[in-house]
Amino acid sequence: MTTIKDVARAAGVSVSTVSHVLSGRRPISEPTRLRVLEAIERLGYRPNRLAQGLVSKSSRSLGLLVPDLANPFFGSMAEAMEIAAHDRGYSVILCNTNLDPKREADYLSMLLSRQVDGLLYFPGTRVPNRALLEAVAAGVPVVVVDERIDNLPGVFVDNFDGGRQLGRLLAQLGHRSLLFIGGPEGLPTVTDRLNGLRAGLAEGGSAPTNLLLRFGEYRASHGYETIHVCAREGVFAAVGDERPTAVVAANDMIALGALRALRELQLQVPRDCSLTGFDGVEFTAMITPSLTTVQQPSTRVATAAVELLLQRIESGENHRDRAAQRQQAHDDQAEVAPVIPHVVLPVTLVVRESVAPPPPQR
Amino acid sequence: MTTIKDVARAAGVSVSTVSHVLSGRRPISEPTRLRVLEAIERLGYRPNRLAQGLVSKSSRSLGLLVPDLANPFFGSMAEAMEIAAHDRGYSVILCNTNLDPKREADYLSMLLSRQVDGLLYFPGTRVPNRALLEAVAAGVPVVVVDERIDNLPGVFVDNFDGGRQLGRLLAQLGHRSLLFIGGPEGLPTVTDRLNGLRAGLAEGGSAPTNLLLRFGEYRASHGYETIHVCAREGVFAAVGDERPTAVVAANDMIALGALRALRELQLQVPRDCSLTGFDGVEFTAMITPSLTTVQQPSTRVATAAVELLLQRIESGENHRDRAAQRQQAHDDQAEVAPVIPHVVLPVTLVVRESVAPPPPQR
DNA sequence: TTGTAAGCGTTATCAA
DNA sequence: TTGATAACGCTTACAA
Repeated sequence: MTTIKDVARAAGVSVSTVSHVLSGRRPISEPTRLRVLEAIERLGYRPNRLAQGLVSKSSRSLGLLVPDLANPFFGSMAEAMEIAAHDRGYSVILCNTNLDPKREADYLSMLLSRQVDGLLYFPGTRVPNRALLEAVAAGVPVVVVDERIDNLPGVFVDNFDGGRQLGRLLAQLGHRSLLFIGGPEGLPTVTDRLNGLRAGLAEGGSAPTNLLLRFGEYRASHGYETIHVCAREGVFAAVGDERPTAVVAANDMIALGALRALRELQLQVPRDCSLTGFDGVEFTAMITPSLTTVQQPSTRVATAAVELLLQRIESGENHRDRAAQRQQAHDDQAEVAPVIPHVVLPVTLVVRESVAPPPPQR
Repeated sequence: MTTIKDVARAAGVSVSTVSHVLSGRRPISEPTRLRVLEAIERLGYRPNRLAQGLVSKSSRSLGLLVPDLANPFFGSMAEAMEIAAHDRGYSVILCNTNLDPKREADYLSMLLSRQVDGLLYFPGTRVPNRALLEAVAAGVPVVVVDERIDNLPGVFVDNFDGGRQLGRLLAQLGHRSLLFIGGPEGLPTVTDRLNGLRAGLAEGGSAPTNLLLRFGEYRASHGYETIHVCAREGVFAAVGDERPTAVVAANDMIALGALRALRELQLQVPRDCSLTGFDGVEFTAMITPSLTTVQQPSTRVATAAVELLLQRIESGENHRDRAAQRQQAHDDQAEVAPVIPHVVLPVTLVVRESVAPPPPQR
């Protein structure tokens, strides 16, 4: 490996000169500059970022904790975040938490060891992970993405509004009996979407006579199995207001699984039963019937998250003497309640083939 | 940040003792060990991996270059690789190449700067990237995944066989006129699948009278647009052997887009036209009609790739004095042609609803 | 405009 | 069984 020393020797200058040519932090005479540049080029020199990080106390890297990359929603998000980070000169260390708090803790510790400058965190589980809170306490800037965690900065969409728009649409179509297939019970996204749904149904003029709730994982298999379980329980055999005429899935993957199961039950969507998703991933436009869903501006969410994180990193908001700073602010009587920024982005209802008025009652 | 020095001071020992307690590289008396451990615990000490990397000359990290994380095929692969790497103590730096050789070069240079121990590389473009070859020449171990590149170690599936199985199936069903919607022209996966298809068709008893070829990106939009373009060109209006009765898409995403377009053209799959994909991602089982496809053992591919890479890394196969070693081997008369390992994994044909015999000729 | 040298947090070599 | 101390490759005072 060729080091800065080799370059210095080859160019007949000192290492600090080489360093300064590279960083531009002090003026260098043109001839020297050229000689150094030539040597760098000739030797194929590349600064060692471990060494740079050691002295600068910044690795210029971010930890990305994501629950499930096989879900294209997370895939697109991860992609957009990595690109945004790269544009700003940061690298991304990928961590697949798989909804497992132990794995999360493990990753967090590794990321701190690696001196990441910040954390992009997709919570998969309900409670903010203990290890995450420790990391925050240790002064590592964190931005929570997708879910809302009250005491941490975050970027997410207006899930309530998305639910509400779905609710209004379904109510206006005349649906009074619904099955809501949620993600993990208690997750803010799930709760907000559900509460929005309720509000929207009311606004749309129909207090639902029947709103069945199921919770589980944010996965196709959960949608699929829930429908079959419900069918076994006779939910779809009921008559009148008991029988759900619309299935509201808490995300697109669940909807995809539900769609399959409904079809296996010979229930045609939307003729016999309407179906909606949430997220607006690409395949929703492609499948048959195309899926009515709530579109998230994923790229904007992703870039906003990276922006927010870098802003916090570069403002030194993070610094280990943060506690000290806060103390000082206190002494100055200048203490303000620390503002926890929550960036909430708007969603768009996308009405497609999968919804229709309920079938005439039997 | 608490450093090894702080721990040493707190425990009343030298830094080298602390280091050795942690590494276990030399015997430590039980009392000292406990005192050190206690200090570590109490101070919340975490070794700085940048510093460790600087001296050990290994960052224990891998670069992962992937073209398109929004494609769940790559998402699952990335996930499985990251998990395998993590299990072995390596971190993964995520790089989204987006099929752009410039981006690739950029990432490669960054990864070398970061002293990654190896590279997991999904080629998106035809020619092995110049920058990649330079990295290889610089002595960084690389494993190419998914595509086959002759002079580089790789892990991929038997694409020819997958194509062949599809060909046999379609031939046996009686299809003689096909439309093949490929990925990028010239990519090994595309070529191999196509050649396999041809072989399979022949074996299945029908030399195709008509095999239309289209190439483009490995994306849903490409499948979608190709079908519409073909329709505008009258391809589906032709009669007799001219009209394709089956569409073979080079991957599942293309098939998904094609399915949508066929439906918009009022061509029902499989009644009017059969359709097949490749990869076997999750959604292929869920959509309507469910997609006949070739299933890749993605997790196995991913873990095999990581295994192979780590094996090469840890065998020192990579070492910068590789050239020197090779020279030495030469002197010893022991030179063997360097074996470039290619791990080829089997695929499975999954026959689902999207294929049927061709419609009776009009 | 340039060079010298201290120091970043580790590991590893040598002594004791 | 332990401790000094010299690297590792870089940045950055401080000097010249």
